[in-house]
Amino acid sequence: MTMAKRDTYTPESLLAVAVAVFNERGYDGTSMEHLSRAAGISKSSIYHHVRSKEELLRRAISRALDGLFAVLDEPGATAGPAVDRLEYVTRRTVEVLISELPYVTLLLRVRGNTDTERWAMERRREFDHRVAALLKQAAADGDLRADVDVRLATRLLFGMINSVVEWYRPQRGNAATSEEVADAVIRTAFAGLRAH
Amino acid sequence: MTMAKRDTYTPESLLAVAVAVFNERGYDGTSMEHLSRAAGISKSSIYHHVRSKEELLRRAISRALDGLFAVLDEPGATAGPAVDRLEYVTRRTVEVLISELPYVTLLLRVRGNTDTERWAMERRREFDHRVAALLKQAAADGDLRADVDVRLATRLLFGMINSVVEWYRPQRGNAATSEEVADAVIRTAFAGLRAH
DNA sequence: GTCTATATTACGATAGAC
DNA sequence: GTCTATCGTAATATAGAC
Repeated sequence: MTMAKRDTYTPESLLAVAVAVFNERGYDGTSMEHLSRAAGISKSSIYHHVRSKEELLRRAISRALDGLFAVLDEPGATAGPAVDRLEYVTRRTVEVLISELPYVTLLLRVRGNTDTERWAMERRREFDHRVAALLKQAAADGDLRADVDVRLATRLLFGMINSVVEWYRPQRGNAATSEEVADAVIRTAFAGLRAH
Repeated sequence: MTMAKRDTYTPESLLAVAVAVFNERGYDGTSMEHLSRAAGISKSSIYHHVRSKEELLRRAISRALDGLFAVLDEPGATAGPAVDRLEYVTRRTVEVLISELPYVTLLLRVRGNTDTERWAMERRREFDHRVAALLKQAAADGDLRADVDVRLATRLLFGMINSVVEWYRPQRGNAATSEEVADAVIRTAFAGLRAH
């Protein structure tokens, strides 16, 4: 144990509180008053730590994007047959979704109303395109079924992966671990729900 | 051709405009000023047609829920082996998602900030539970793979289905039809992406 | 059915004391 | 680092003329 009491906020710890409220009420549905109540300090005190409400959004989204893009540089994502790299990226993306859950949740919900949000959407599209390229190569290798369009398949794969932020909740008694969820996603997406 | 000129708004036609803006900017990110500009009439004129901003949300969500629940009463959803009924409901849900795209999109994005939104979330959960029961029965029949938890499988199936509202856009040149998308969802979800 | 004008409240952000 | 007080703006909604 350390002697640290942590009664005061750092930009980091305040961000965690803010992101939780953003995810519960939506970014636009959250006022600085809501944040101040959740953090237990006054509105103006928040401005001591961050410049604006939008800065909180930008920091959160940055963190989410850093986590996701890092996956694409891992060895498992850069070497081997495309279909194996695709499975690897799928697994690791699910794991990052879960380890950075609140931040990625926020990223996946931005609507593009501000510069920050449009920047987030653009970088997200970039990530999607990188994964789409893997699907395209895997299809060219004959490793993906031929009767589903590759672009459609990409959408559906991301639909399944990204849905994790809509329902995964940590620390519930019997909640699945990050690995179990990743396993289930990979089995379902690549082998299907139906019994052999 | 009819003689109807339709220069004035009905609650219906105004709703269509409003829902489009809600989906683009988010409900909380949309002001009555935004709506008035999109509709080409003044803010106060909107209040001639509807009582409040929230009434527009309620009407839209109602329409989405009606479409979804109707699927569960169709013959294909009420007779036969559970796995077949599940496939049928999956197909029809995708079709309703597409035929009522803007309304269902709005439904799937509510966060629970108002009574209307909480009611929407509750009814949506009800729909999910009805479909989850089909998965449970299909699993008991041995028609679904045994190595993925049924609750997890339900989440992933809905993740894939619901993601349609995030990317499907009608009338783009080579856009897939409703049936093609439903086919792809069923193939991917039940048989998997991987080549035989 | 639509408008202009306005009431009233809520919002993001700042000033300045302690 | 936190507070109270407040500024300026933008929000939902209403009043009442045409």
